[in-house]
Amino acid sequence: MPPNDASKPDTRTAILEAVERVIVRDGARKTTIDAVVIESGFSKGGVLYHFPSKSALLAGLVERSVAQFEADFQLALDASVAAGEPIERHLIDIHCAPDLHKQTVFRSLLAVIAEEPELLAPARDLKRRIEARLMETSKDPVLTRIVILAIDGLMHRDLLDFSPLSETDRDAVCARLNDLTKDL
Amino acid sequence: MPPNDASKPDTRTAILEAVERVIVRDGARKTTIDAVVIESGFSKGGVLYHFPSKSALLAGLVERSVAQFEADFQLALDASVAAGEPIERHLIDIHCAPDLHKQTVFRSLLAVIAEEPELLAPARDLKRRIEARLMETSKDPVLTRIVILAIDGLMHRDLLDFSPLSETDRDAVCARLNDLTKDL
DNA sequence: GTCTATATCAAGATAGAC
DNA sequence: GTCTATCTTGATATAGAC
Repeated sequence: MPPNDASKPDTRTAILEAVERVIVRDGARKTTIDAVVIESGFSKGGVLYHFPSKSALLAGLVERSVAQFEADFQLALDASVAAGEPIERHLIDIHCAPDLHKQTVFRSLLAVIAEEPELLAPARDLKRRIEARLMETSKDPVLTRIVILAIDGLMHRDLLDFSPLSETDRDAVCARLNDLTKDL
Repeated sequence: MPPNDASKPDTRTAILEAVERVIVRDGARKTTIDAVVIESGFSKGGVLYHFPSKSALLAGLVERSVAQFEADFQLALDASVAAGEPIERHLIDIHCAPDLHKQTVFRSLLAVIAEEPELLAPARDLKRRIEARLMETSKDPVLTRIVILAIDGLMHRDLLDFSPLSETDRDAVCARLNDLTKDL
C-alpha cells in the first residue's frame, strides 16, 4: 500500500500531526526525533522510514501547513470575490483575525526555518502566487504593495512577539487599510 | 583589571567580534562555542570565563548589535530633525538603504533568537523607544503606524529572504511612503 | 512497514592547573 | 584571566530482526 493512500488515516499524516503537537508544546529546540517518536507512538525506525531525516520531517510539516493555509485562503477568497470586494480586503481580514493555532505553529517553525531557508520554499511560493494575483488586478500597484507590506509587518510582529499592537491599535490599522484599499 | 576596561581592546569585544564573523560566515547552526573558540584564538576555558554559556554569548552579540544600530540611528536622526524633516522619513531612509552587513548579522541571529525570545529584549526595547518618539509627534498616528508596519514588512522579507522586492519596486514603495508622510 | 538495539558524534559545560 | 583535559548528554542515523 503506497504511503499516501487516503483510505486509511495514514502514518505519514499521523507522524506530522505528532510533530506539530510537539513543536507547539515544547518549542523548536525540544522538537527532536525522539520526542516525535514518543508523541506519535511509533518507533524510531518507523518514523525514520517515512521521513529519513529530521529535515525531511520538518519539510513535511511546512508543506502540510502551507497547503492547509492555501486551502483556507482559497475558500475565503472565492467568497470575497463573489461579493465583489477588492481582494486586498480579504488579505487584511485574514491577518487581522489570524488563526492562532497556525500562527503558533509557524512561530515555532521559524527557529528551524531560519536555519534552513530552503524549507521555506513552499511558503515563498504560495506568497508569490497570492501577490501576483493581487498585483494583477490592482489599480494602484504601489499602494497594494504597501498594504501587503504592512500586513507582512503585522505578521512579523506576531511571529517574533515584536512589540505586538494592542487590539485597539490593530483594529484601527486594519480599518485604515481597508479604507486605503476601497478604490482598488 | 575589570573585563570592561577600555584601555585595551578587551577580550569580551574580541570574542563578540569572533562570534559575529562566525555567524555571518557559517550560519546559526554552525555557530558553536567551539567554532567561536577557534575563530577568536582563545581557548574554550577563556571564552567561557567571559560568557558562561552559549546563551550569554549570543545575548552579548544582540546587545552589541542593538547598541551599534541605536548609535547610528541617533546620529542620523539628529541630522534629520535639524533639517526639519518628519521623523518617519528618517526611518524610511534607513530601511530603504539598509546596512547589508548588519542585516546579515541579524538574519543569522534570527535562527537562534527564535528559540530564545528573551534574547530579543534589547531590540524590542529599542524599537519601542523609536516608535514612541514617532507616535508622539505624529499628526496622524494610524498612518504613522501603517508606515512603520510597512517598513517592518520590508525588514521581514529581508530577514527571511521572503519574496524580496526588486530594487525598482523597493524604490517605488519608499518614494510613496515618503509621499504619504510628507504632512506628518 | 514497523520494531529493537546500537553506533557515532558533536555540543555544552566543568574542574583544576598555571 | 587563560589554559588543557575531561565529563555528560542528547541527538541523528544505521543495521538487521520480525
